[in-house]
Amino acid sequence: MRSPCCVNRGNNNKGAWSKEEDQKLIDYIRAHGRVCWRSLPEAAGLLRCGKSCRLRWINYLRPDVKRGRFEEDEEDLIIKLHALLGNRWSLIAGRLPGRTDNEVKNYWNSHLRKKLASMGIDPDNHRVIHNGRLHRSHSSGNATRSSIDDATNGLQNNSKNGFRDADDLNLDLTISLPSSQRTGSDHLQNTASPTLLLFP
DNA sequence: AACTAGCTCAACCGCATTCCT
DNA sequence: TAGGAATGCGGTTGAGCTAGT
Repeated sequence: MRSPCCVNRGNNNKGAWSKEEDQKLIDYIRAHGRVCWRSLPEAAGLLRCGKSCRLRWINYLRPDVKRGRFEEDEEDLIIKLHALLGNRWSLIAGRLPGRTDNEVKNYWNSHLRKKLASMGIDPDNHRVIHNGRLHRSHSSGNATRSSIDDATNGLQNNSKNGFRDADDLNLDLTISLPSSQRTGSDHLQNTASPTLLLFP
């Protein structure tokens, strides 16, 4: 098997980041840009592994990261995108400017799962439960580009109405490109606007 | 005031994927 | 083309906070 990406040197810090560590990371990235995460800690004078630095930067230190509670329209969008994409948090976060995958994932697990459950919707598969019967509202994990755009556009339209039952989206859900047909530049998980096949 | 249970979210871990030689 | 290195992703953990008793 592969060796772990971060060799534990024995003196690596773990746990919460201090202000000094944050500042070192910010200063280094401002001065040098995002270079090699693996070599960054040593170059920046941090006793952290590269993965830890990357996570800290992406989730909390990036200048464009949006902090604070989720708006109602953001909640609505997350629910719709989760119904379309499943637990592909980075893809979902890519549709929410300034939000990170970790933040969306945490918010889903701590708030939205309960919210859906209280509405009689299974948060895992987005099926609506009526009189003990399950009704599929979305095909979790399968999505068209237009479906995702529909959900994203709803950000402007639905905030007044709150969450609507997913059934009324009337979406046509179909599988995306297989991974073997993807290239590095259009890799589904790395783009805010994923490339997906449309099946009319 | 002290204790406990539940909740939130920052951070870690292991695996998958992509990149590079 | 193969294999190792680097990066990214999603699941999980646990420390700290808050509400309830």
